[in-house]
Amino acid sequence: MATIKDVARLAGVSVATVSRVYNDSHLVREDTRERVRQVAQQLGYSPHGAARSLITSRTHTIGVLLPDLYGEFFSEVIRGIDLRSQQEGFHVLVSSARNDGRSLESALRSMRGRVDGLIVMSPDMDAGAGQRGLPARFPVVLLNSPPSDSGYDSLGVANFDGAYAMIRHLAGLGHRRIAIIRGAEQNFDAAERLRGYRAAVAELGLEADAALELPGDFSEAAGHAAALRLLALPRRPSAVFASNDGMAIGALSAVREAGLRVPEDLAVTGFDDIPMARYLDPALTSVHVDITALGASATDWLLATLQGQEIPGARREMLPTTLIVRRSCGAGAPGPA
Amino acid sequence: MATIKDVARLAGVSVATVSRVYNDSHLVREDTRERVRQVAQQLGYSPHGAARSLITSRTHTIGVLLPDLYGEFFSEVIRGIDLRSQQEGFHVLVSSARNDGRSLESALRSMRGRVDGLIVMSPDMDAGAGQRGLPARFPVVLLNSPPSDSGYDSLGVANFDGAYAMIRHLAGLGHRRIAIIRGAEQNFDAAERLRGYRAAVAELGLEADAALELPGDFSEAAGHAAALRLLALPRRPSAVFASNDGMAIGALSAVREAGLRVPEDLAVTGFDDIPMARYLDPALTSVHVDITALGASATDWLLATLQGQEIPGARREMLPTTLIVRRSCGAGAPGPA
DNA sequence: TTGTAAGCGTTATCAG
DNA sequence: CTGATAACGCTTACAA
Repeated sequence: MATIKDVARLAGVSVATVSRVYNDSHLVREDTRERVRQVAQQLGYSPHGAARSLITSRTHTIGVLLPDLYGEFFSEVIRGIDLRSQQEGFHVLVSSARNDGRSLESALRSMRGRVDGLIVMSPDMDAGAGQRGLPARFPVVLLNSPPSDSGYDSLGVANFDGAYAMIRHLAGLGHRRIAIIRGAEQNFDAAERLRGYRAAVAELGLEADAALELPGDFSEAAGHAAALRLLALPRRPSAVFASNDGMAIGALSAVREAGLRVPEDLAVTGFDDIPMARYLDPALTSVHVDITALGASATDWLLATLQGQEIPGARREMLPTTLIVRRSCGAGAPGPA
Repeated sequence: MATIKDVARLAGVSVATVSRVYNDSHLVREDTRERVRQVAQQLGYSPHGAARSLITSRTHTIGVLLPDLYGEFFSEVIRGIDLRSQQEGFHVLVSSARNDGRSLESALRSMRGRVDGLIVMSPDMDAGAGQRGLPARFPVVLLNSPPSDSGYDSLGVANFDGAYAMIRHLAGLGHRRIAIIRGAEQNFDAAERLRGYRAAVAELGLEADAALELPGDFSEAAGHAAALRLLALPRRPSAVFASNDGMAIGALSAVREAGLRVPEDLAVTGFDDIPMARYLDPALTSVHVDITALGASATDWLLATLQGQEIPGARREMLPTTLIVRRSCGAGAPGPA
């Protein structure tokens, strides 16, 4: 692989000049620049990233730490991050890591000298421990994380509001007995959605009943199992709010198997509004979340910090959601919206 | 940030010794090693990746180039890559890039000195151009790519076989007039699935009719539109094979809207077997593909090449698929399998 | 077993 | 405008 020296020699200039050409300094005569470019092209030269970042102490790379590289949510977030990073000429180094202190710390150590900043997604309630592994005053943006005193910027989804809006909508349709299928126990998003559900139930005077809060883990299988339990209840609810669309899909299939109809016998709604939600039978009422935008915003924040435009001030922001009404709640238009 | 010098000074040894500790050379006395580790810990030191790779000329990072960071397929592939990489102590640098020569080349240039090898997913039929941008004798594994004379290892899915098996299965159920919803025009996987369909139709003596080959692009919307066109045909087919599950889902919803039943009026099948396929109504018959394994295998190949265990010899391998029979084709068990 | 010192490929700081 | 040359943080002969 050709180095800057090879180019310099062949172009009859010093390495400094070649370097200047690549950092488009104005201090290079046009014909010199042209000659260098030509030689570089011919040699297939391009600057060595590691060498560059060694001296500049900037890698032009952002690290992304995720709890697990699984599912549509993750993929959309990464997409948003990649899109924005690429626009700004940054690379993306991804890594999954359980969120306990140790593995987070080791992931971080191995990233030292490789990234300029970090986007850390730590949806676990007890992730505070993990965050302590982070080096002090290292640029970090937290994603979907519980509030902490870490002093880091934090970005998430307005889970509480979204869930609240959904329950209010169902109440508006006349439902008084509404169940929820919860997300993973330790998951912060899930906890917020549950909180939104409970707040709505309390404030709107709906039936509060512990039997209506079923455990789940965001998987289709969990939604299926939970719905079966609901249908077996002595006093069956008239509606169920699944904490994500995957579980809602599982619930839909369970209701069908039981020979009952959605929404007539049981209204079913979800959260996330994944692309196929509108193609389900019946089309799924859900809370829309713009996940790509979440990733893009996190990237914006991080890059702004890196470029010194922003003082990282433990900002905390929740991306708003939108209620998407379709047939599964009993109020939507018939065809795919 | 502490450097190797700081550690050396505080531990009263030379930088060489510290270095040796971190490369677990046997040439360090146990108590010296211990002292160094302690000081390093105390200083929060960890080796600077860029500096290290500058001298060793190994980055312990693999680059992943994808056409677009979109959808479940991508996320599963990355997952497989990340899992295996992490086991071997490698990092993953991802980047999306259109597959034309220029953007692939620029993505590559900017990765020079940052990655030891590359996994390139270039499903476009005319991606040959792009591959030319790759530096000679750079370790590369191609994913889901059309055959080429690039000399690179290439890994993909047995699309032809999967599609063939599906059509044969439908024929076995008595269908003689079977339609296909095609994937994106330029997509190699889509082309192979189409080829499998055509081969089966020809060899099994099914009705061959250009009107039964509908265009699509892997989206739910495309499947929906294609199914509507099929239903409007003067001579309607009795079954339709969608080139992926997303389009199958769109097709299911279109059939329902038309007031018809699956599989009685039209059998519908897909390809990929995404997790929720079994929860659809009716549960979707599909061709199962282990995408995570695909990513993991690609990583294995690449790492083997990097570690000099394998001579990259333009191997070409197609991961086998499995036919998953459920209700939507008219032959499966009633409940979720 | 440890230390010294020469790079790795860049950029930055000076002189010219 | 251009060229020497000293870093950047680390690994690795070669010496001791």
